[in-house]
Amino acid sequence: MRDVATAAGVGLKTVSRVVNMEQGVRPEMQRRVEDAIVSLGFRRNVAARSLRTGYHMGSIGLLVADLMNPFYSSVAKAVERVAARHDAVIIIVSSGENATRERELVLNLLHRPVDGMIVVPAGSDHRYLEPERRRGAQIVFLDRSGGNIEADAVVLDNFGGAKLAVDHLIRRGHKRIGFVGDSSTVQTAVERLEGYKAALAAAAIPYDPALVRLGSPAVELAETAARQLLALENRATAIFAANNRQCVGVLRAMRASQRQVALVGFDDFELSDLLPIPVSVGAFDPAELGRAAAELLFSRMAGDARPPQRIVIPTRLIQRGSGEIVA
Amino acid sequence: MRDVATAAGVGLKTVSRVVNMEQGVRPEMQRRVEDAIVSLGFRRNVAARSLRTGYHMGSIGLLVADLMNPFYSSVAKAVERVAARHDAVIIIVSSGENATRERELVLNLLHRPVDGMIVVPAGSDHRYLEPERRRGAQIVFLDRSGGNIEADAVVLDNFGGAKLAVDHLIRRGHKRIGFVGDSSTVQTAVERLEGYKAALAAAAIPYDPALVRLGSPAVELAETAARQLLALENRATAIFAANNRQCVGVLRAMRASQRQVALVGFDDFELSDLLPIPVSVGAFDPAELGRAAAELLFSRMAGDARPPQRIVIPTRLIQRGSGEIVA
DNA sequence: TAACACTATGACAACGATGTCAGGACACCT
DNA sequence: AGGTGTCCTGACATCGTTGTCATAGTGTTA
Repeated sequence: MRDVATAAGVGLKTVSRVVNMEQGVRPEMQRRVEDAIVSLGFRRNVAARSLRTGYHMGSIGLLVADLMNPFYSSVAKAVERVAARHDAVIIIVSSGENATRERELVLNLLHRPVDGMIVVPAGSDHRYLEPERRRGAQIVFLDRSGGNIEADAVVLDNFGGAKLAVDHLIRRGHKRIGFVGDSSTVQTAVERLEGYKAALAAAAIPYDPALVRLGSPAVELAETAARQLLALENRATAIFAANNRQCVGVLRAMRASQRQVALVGFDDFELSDLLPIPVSVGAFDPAELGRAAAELLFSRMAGDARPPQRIVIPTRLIQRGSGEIVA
Repeated sequence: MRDVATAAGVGLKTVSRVVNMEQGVRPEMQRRVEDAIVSLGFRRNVAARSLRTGYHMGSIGLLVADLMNPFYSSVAKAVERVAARHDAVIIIVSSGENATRERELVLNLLHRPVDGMIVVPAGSDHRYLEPERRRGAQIVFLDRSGGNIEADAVVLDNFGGAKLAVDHLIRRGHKRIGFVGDSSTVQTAVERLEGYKAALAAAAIPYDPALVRLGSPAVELAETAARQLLALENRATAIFAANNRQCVGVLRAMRASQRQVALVGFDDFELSDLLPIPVSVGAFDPAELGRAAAELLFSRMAGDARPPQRIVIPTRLIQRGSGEIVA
């Protein structure tokens, strides 16, 4: 900027004014400065600017569990779209469901600084964010709410969606319904399990822990879990897979063990309708989740001081026929 | 940091020394400073630091075409993994294949600043990067090489992979082979088309432009294109889909039009093996692409001054049977 | 013409950190 | 004791930008 000022033969501040489109610069000055900017290829340094203005980096942080899960890709894309409308970029990091890494990364981003953060919690205790929030950090939780903290969260109707899905299986006559889900440290897994239990209870089907396999975050682990369910003596005739990774794992297990059972997933996935037996799912719009979180975050950053919001994205059932396979 | 210094009763510089683990600080001083840091919850401001040190933000930019394409998700994940090893985070933006937006975003990131950039080019002229590079910006192109610029690039063997795929179809007796690909402004699409042509030529099969449908970047467009190929009077008995989006589009077209033709894709995708007719593909490891680009970038940032490198990731054929359907 | 209002401009400090450098404390040597 | 070297420490300038404020210049009014 100093170079531009010299080249244009004006003061530093005048260049700053032109760059920031402040008013009160004579057209001729403006033209001289603009020419110098173009010929020197000058661009304002965002870091230095933010240092002076008290943090407005035009960047927001996004912490997800796993970038490659299409659920998070959709979320990221939606968040990016909202951010772009506000001339901001997103810094994406992934926790791998590790609470320590979550904390490390969130604090790292907050102190870069970023203007705000959207966080998919990996841990269950977010008291470490209180000091940050007192200093003005804006944080919106996504998919799961934060632990021990009153903060904005945009979540799914996990209970309702899971209940819908399991109800569907029960209506088709299934009584031995397996559950393959994330570890019980993951809030959404717990809520989906509750939905599963509620559906069973409503139909007076006893809850059998042998049919429940938690702790399968990845496709391979879910496949193993599903194979076990399919190999049980009194085996499952249907399986509810609590997220898209687990659903793929169950599909692989069915192929590997040559046993078709009814399958309903949670979170739709590409090609689910083109499979030999199309998969029914408890569905929702992941982009809407990301969009809502981003809108809320930008609204907070613009000064919205309402009490913490909890936005619930609805889920619905997409019937494709896989629930109709009977034992 | 000033607050920490006051709280610990030491000078500003001593705090800086402790934070940066410089040597030559008495243990007692160190403890006092560390206590103050903990009790105040201090964290160094990355932006301010970078201002002084001449840019070391611990962040690299990644520009892709579309975050939701699993190809780019894999790349992003691999890049993130390498970055994490270097204590860096990645700022991800997407161009939507728009050259103007590419330029705007790349310059925006370079001036935040970021320490380096990995760019999937949308445009074909990258002379605008020359001034940036003279100022020390490190840029590695990914998937496609930059235009009018001598720079590092990590690309696929598009020609070879496409030829393998089409050869496979030809060996199964196909002579009317459709091509569904990106617009001819996309370098990879052109190279894959060349591979397609070369395979035809090697088998003395005449090239029929009516079988070639370019300009289908998204699933829906590819589906439309494929439906046209399937509806031709002298219709295609096989289709080569030049990327994973287009392959899914062709699958949808086949389902919608109830016509099975042999299909080979380029870039493997999840569930490709679980479809009613498993899809053969020209495959490669997208993570390897991202990893190689990131490693090269970090090596450049560390001072590697070799002449511009061009790294080619090999492709291979995964036969799953879809190529065996005969007209 | 003097007084005043208003506009355009630039000098300067400051944001939070680090590089440079001078100087104080201490040990060791002659 | 005086000189020398080593080790720690903090004052200060600085990175690129913007906020504050003083000042010069212009036009308007009495």
